[in-house]
Order: sequence, then C-alpha cells, then structure tokens
Amino acid sequence: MDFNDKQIQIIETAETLFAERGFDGTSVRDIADVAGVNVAMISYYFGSKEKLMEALFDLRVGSVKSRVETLIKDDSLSPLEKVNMLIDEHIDRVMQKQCFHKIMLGVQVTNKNPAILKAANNVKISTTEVVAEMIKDGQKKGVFKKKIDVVLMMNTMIGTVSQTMMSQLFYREFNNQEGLPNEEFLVLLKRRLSIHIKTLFKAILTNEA
Amino acid sequence: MDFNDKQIQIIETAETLFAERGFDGTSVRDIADVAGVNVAMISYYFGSKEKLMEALFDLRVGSVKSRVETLIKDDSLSPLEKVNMLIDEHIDRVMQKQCFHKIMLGVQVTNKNPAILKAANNVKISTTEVVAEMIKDGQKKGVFKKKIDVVLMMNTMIGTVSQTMMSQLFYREFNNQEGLPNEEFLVLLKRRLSIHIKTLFKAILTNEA
Amino acid sequence: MDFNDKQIQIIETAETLFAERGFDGTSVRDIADVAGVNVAMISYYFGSKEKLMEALFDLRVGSVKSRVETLIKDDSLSPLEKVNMLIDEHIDRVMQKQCFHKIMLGVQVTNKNPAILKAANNVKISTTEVVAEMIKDGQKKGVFKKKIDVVLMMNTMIGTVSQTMMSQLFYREFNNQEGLPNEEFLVLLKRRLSIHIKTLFKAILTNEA
Amino acid sequence: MDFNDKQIQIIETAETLFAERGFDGTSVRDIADVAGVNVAMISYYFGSKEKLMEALFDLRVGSVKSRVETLIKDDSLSPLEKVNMLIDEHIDRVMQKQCFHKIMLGVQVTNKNPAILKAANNVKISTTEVVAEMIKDGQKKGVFKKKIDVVLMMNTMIGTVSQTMMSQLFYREFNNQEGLPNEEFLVLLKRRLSIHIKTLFKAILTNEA
DNA sequence: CATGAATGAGTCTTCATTCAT
DNA sequence: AATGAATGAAGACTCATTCAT
Repeated sequence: MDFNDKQIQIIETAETLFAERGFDGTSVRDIADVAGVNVAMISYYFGSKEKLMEALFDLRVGSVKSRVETLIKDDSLSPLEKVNMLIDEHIDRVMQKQCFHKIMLGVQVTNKNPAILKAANNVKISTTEVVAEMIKDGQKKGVFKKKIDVVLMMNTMIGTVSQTMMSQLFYREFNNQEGLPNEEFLVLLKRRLSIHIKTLFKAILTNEA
Repeated sequence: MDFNDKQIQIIETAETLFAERGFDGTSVRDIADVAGVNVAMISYYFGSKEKLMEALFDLRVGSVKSRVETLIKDDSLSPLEKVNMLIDEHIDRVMQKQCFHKIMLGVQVTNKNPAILKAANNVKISTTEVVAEMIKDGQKKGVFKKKIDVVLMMNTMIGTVSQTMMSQLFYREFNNQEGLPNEEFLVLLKRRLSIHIKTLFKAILTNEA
Repeated sequence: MDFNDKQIQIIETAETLFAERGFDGTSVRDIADVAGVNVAMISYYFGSKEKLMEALFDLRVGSVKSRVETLIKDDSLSPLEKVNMLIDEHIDRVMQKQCFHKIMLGVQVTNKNPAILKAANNVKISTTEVVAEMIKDGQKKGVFKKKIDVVLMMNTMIGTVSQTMMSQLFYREFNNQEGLPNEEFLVLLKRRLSIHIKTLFKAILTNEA
Repeated sequence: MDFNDKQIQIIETAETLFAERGFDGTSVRDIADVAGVNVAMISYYFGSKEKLMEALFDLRVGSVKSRVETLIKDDSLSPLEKVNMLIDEHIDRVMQKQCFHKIMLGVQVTNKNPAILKAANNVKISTTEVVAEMIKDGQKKGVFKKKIDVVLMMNTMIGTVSQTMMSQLFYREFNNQEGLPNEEFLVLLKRRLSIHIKTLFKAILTNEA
C-alpha cells in the first residue's frame, strides 16, 4: 500500500492514460513510454496491468470512507449542514481527481476488472449506509422528511457531478464562457454545481420552500 | 443509414458486446462468432470496427431529436407537463436501450471514437437548446423561475438516470428487493425514478412548495 | 485428425526442432521461420504451441495400437515368431521416426505436456496388455516360461532401442565404423539390434539354450 | 569443483527442478525462489544458468569412473561376479539419483548444453572401455562367449533401467502394487530389475543355460 | 561479499484487416 | 456478393543477466 517514487510515477501516468483512452485502450508500452521507464518495469513492480490498476485504486481510494464517517460524527453540525458538506466534499474529490473519476466510471460501465468493481461497490455501499444513518438522524430530529429514497438521492449527487465533469466543455460553450481561464471557470463551475445540488437536496430532504 | 438484416444482426450483437466488455474489450472475432457470421463480413459491410460503431450510433440515435422537437411544439401541454414528459421520455429511452446507453457512456469517458463523440455531443447540444427554449417559454408564461441553469438541470436528469441504471443491483440490494422479478423491479424503479426527478425539477423550475 | 499440406509442413518442422532443441527450447518463431510461414499461422492453425504438439502426436501415433493388435491375432505365427515381429516392428518404427521418438522421450522426462504424456502412457498400457496376452498364449502352449515380468521385458526392448538410437555416433566410433555411409550403418545397426533383443527375449521367454 | 554450502544448496535445488520441468522449463528465478536465495546469486556464483548445469554435472559425476575402475581391478571376483556388481552399482546409482538421471536423459535428448553432452559421453566412453576390457578378460578365461557386442549390452542395461525408472507408476499399476508403500516398492523393483538384467546378461555373455 | 533494482531481448498469443476466389 | 485463408503489427508478460551499492 506504500509505493516508492517510481511506482507512483507509473501509477499516475497510468491514471492519465486510462482516463484518456480507457483500460483496454491503453497498452503497458504506452504507459512505460510516457512514464519514461522500461516496459518490463510495470510487470516488475505491479505484476500485471490489472494489478497496476488495483494499485491505482488503492492509492486513490484510501481514506474516502473514514472522512465521510468522521463528518457524520461531528455533533456541532446540523443534519442539513452535514449533507451540504457531503456534497462539497464529493464535488471537491471528483474535481480534484477527474482522471481517476473517469476511470472509475469506465470500470462501472464495462464488466472488466471485477476486483476493482467490487472494491468500488464496497465504497459506495458503506458511504450510502453512513449517509442513510445521517438522514435517519435528521428525520429523528424532525428536520428531514419521512420518506426519502437515499440511493436515488446519492445517484443524483454522483450522477450530476459525473455528467457535469464529463461535459465541461459543453457547459462552457453553452454559457458562452470560452474566454474565461480554465482555473476561474472551474471555480465558477464548482460553486454553481454546489448550489445546484444543495438546492435539489433541500427540496427532497426538507419541508421548507 | 438503411441496413439489411445481416447488418442489423451484426450491429445488435456488437451493441450487446460493446456494452458488456467495452469497445476495446470486444474483438471483431467475438462479434462475428456471436452473430454467427464470417469475420471478414464485418470489414466487408462496415469497413472497420470503428465504422461499425458509427453504424450502431446511426441506427440507435436517429429519431431522438425529432421526438423532443415535436414534444415541445405541442401547444396543448403546459410547460411543466412538457418537462415531465421529457423526463419520462428520457427514462424510457435509456431503460429500453440500456446497452446502447452504456456504450455512449463509455464513448464519453474515453477520448476514442472522436466522430461518435462529436455526434453524441451534437445530440446533447440540440436537445439542450430545445429544452432551453421550452424553459424560456415557461418563464415567459410566469410559471418558471427566472434564473435556471439548463445545462446543470439536464446533467441532473441524465446523470441520475445513468447512475441509477448502472447500479440497479445495488438499488435492489439496498432496498431489499432481491426477491422481486426483474420485470416488476424495473417498472417500480422507473416509477420511482420518474417521481424523483420530477420532484427535483419542480424545485428548481417553479416557485411552488 | 486430417491436416492440410501447410499444416503437415508445420508439424514436421516442429517435429525436427522439438527433437533437436526440446519443446521449451524451441520457439514458435523458430518453427515458423524454418517452415517458411507466418508466426501467427501456428496459432491460427493449431491454437497454441501445446496444441501443435498434440497435433504432432495425433499425426504420428495414429495406427500403432491397431498394428500390434492385428499382429497378435495372426494364427499362422508361433508365439515366438510374434514376439520377434513385435521387436522388429518396434525397431523399425523408432528408427523411421527418430525425431518423434526423441520428442516422446523428452515428454516422459519432463512433467510438461500432461495431455500428451497421458496419451503416450495409454499407448504403452494398451500395447503392454496386448503383449501380455500374447505371452499368456505362449505359456498356455507350453513354449514360454511360467514366470515372466512383461513390463520389465518391454522396458528392455524400448530402453535398449532408445538408448541405441540416442547414442548412434558412439556406437559407430566404438566399433570403428565411421567410414561406413550412414544408410548402410543404419541397416547394420538395425540388424544387430534386432538379433540382440531377440536373443535377450528368447532367454527370458523360453527354456531353450 | 569444491562448492560452498550455499552453492550446493542451489545446485541441489536446480537438480530437482531441472528433473521436474526440464532445463528450459526451469527459470533461474524458480531456482532462486525454491532455494531461498537471491536471483542474482546464481549468476554471481555460477556465471550463468548453463554453467550452473555444468556445476551440477561436476558435482554428481565425479566418482563414477573411478568406482568402476576399482571394481574391475579386484582380482578376487570372477568376471561374471564383476558384471553382476556393475549392474547393481548402476541400478543403485540411478535409483539414488533419479533426478540427476532424468536430467542426463534430457541432455542426451536435446542437442543443447554441448559441453555437458560431451562430458556425459566421455563418462560413457570410458565406462564402456573398462567394461570391454573386463569382458575381454572373461573371454580369455573362457567363461564368456567370443562374440559380444559390448555397446548394445551396455545400452540394454542403461536403457532398461532408465525406462523402468521413468515408468515406475506404470509398473506399479500393471502389477497391482498400488497399495505398497513407496519405499518397499522401490526395494522390490530394484531386486527384480537386478535379477532381470543379470539374467539377460548371463544369456548373452555365457554359454550356460 | 552479496543483493535489490533494473532492463533488453525474447516469449506466446491475439488483433483487425486484406485478398484471392 | 461473400468468405476462408492468411498476415503484419501489436498485445501482455517473462527471461537471464548486469550493475551500483
């Protein structure tokens, strides 16, 4: 689980290429060439292309679960504040690791990499369970509605962010923001996305207008 | 654009396999074997694997735009009714063509198949434009809010449906519906998804509680 | 089981090379180069290097069992005549297919190619059973001794021929026959080997001096 | 010619693996792993895989020639007794070093390792010469026949033992001795093999019935 | 003295595509 | 119009060996 510099270099190169071309669309030679290392080194360090993918997953996923869990336990926050923080946390994570996120989408689409698919599912399951608990808490406190479909709610958050991330260029074109520097655009997009999802969640979670 | 029986047979086999294993994860020999045709026939009919993918796209996409456009022009419907119909239409289309939808997701994820990516984007652009017009109409009529981010709204619809479709099994597990026959489950899921998105859209479009 | 010309060409090339360098010591590229065909053709025709080996086995082994069986059923021959014919038959077969014989020795030595090893064993088993029957018949007729270890007897025949075949050069050197043309030498060797083994067998089978 | 403990450990591991999988079927990494040493150590100690094989040969062959020679010079034994001792010596050596024997068979089969093949031949040559002398002595003393093909005789001994060793399992099956513990079976097999070959040799060497 | 890190050459196999028929 | 035969290029991976430490 702890990789040396050269391993991390390979993993990060693989991350970029897998995101750009897909797992099957990327050859180990591609990765080796871009990373500036010998082809044999990938097998040497990771055993196989598949295992390299798993290493990438291990490196990137690591702390997700625990961060969500600690968030939930914070008693100084109201249920809605917690939900809003969950949203921002998710947006941040996806935006910061766009490549990795694209790869995970790809994993979900194809049935390949079963080991990773399973691991990714486990992350989703535990996250959803924690969120469900959080919502139950809000319901107990009377601030959330009675009937809430947690999975669909999560799907909306995850799906909206994914979709937005994948079609950034289109968002830019459609809203005539092509002049804006990318950095600024991303900040803007993040803010809007955050507000958008929070609005949606408020509507399905609370009784307020 | 008009394919003979054998061509359609090949395209539909390709659709299933591309959805299951991804474009790069599927070999033309796989397709030929499953479709029960000669390997050379794929090159013969479509020129290349890439072109076969484009043919699949042409066959499946065809009528989307026109259906949305006619929907919009129907003066007997209120703006909100139109939006709701748009939602149901989208859910139906995705659910009916799950395989194709998965493939399109894959196309968006990887940068491969630029021709198709462009075509898919065109569909999204024109659909969004039509929807934007529809919303403007609603705003003119005073039933919709002033400030509406159409693209994010569309992303929510598309993203929620995609995400839900991709993780059906998880939805089933989490809601303890494993005993339900698949057909019944899909009907249930569709109804819930429809209500869910309509609720979301109502919240961001109208001023009603 | 019936191969076309090109397949036979490949099989025979493989036979020579496997015999010269061993199975693992021969690359498919070697075979393809020597046979003057494309490397891919070996996988194309046989599926794999392993399967090529099996094809070689099928091609060469084919009729062994049946020939021995028909020999045994010939009522015009005395038991000892049958044994002698068996010896000559074996010597002829090994000498004619020296390469194949070397390969089979290699298969027995290493535990690789389990499928072929099993098939080869089956040939040995059924041959031994037939010979055992033949010997029982000789015993019933009173021309053979009571106590005969059929397996050791067969091992002597097979082992002596193998050993002689593998060390032909040494035989030649030791007996100062280096001047003899190879063809003539082989005829001589065969004759001597035949007499040698027949003498041995007579000693363990019969009571004659 | 004198190896330290670690070298012997490597050599003996190589012996086992070469016997099991053949020279080309065994990688230096396999050897290193099983021997519990570093991969580089094999090149470091022996220079190459090939040279390791030669070291194995040197370690195992060493004393063969001398033992046969001293046997021959023992004047207290009759020629036939000497031959019989030669047989038992050979059986013992092969049975005790089955692995090494298998490897030597493999070396004879393939043309690889020319250095070893030559060395192995030298052993055979000198042994045969010594035996030939011994037989000449027996002929002089009038106890052996005039015309004896020493090489074929040696081939019978070597070949029968090899063949029997390689197909132990078959011998066991065919003679319904599967229940017997392996140790006991080997003792039995050795005794029978000894008697078998002595009988054969007596028949070709002497005039007795 | 001994070894972990590294690699170029090589392994077998699969690929999409072509072409003569 | 349709296809069996064929292939060059590329795929992932393993090899024995080297070298700085």
